[in-house]
Amino acid sequence: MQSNKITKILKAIADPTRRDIFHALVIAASALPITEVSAQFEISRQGVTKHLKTLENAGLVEITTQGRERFCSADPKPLKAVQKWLQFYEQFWGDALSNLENFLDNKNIKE
Amino acid sequence: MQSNKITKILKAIADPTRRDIFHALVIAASALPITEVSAQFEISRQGVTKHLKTLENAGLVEITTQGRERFCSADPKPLKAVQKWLQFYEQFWGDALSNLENFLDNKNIKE
DNA sequence: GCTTTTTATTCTATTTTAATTATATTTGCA
DNA sequence: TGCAAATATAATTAAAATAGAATAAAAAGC
Repeated sequence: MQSNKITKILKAIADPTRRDIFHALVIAASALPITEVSAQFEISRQGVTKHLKTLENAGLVEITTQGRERFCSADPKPLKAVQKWLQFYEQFWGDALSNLENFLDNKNIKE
Repeated sequence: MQSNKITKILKAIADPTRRDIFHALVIAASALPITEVSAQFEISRQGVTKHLKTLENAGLVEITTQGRERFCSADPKPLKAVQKWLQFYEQFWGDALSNLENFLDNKNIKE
């Protein structure tokens, strides 16, 4: 996948199962081995592993090996990039016309 | 696509071309016919139309027919759902996490 | 009416994604 | 040593997404 960071992150969280896995890791008290993660889901352990790799590739999950186990923990920080992307469009929520004027004012391209 | 609202929205904005199309419509002064939208992109008009349908299905674009033309305009409001989804995780990239990082950093310095 | 413009529709090919099964590897432990 | 646990890897299947070509249809303008 040769896509940029924000695209990786958005694709990672666009899948409901991956959002569930991510959420389970965020609220977990500690890092969880893959078996323990996959035990919480209907799909196979291999399926969960692939989702974890996608999340890891987006920076949303960290996986560290300890003995024969691989411990997974969530890292929500990359979601800041999504929040930043949203910020631009936030000014257009609400009344369309006045917000467009705000945007044009900010850009100094209006009169 | 038989998925819930937030999944539709995230999938819609997970594609870079669709983000570009959406952005072009947001900053457009008025609604644009499909031909005018597709003129701004390398891909075919059919491709742009499909992306517009995906965006429309997510509620991010409104398309109204007027004569033989179909005018497209952006509606950023559904992005609120994404912001709301992010809000829960915001607390995990705040103080608690950086405190943990500080602790680990200090530990490394002492060793 | 005829032509051009705008768009939809149908069809096809390619790629990506999601998930499973089967097999192999590594590690911990009796 | 030998077995069970945890995981990886490979092969495969099925479905969905992406994109474009060809064709059809509707509306605008002459």
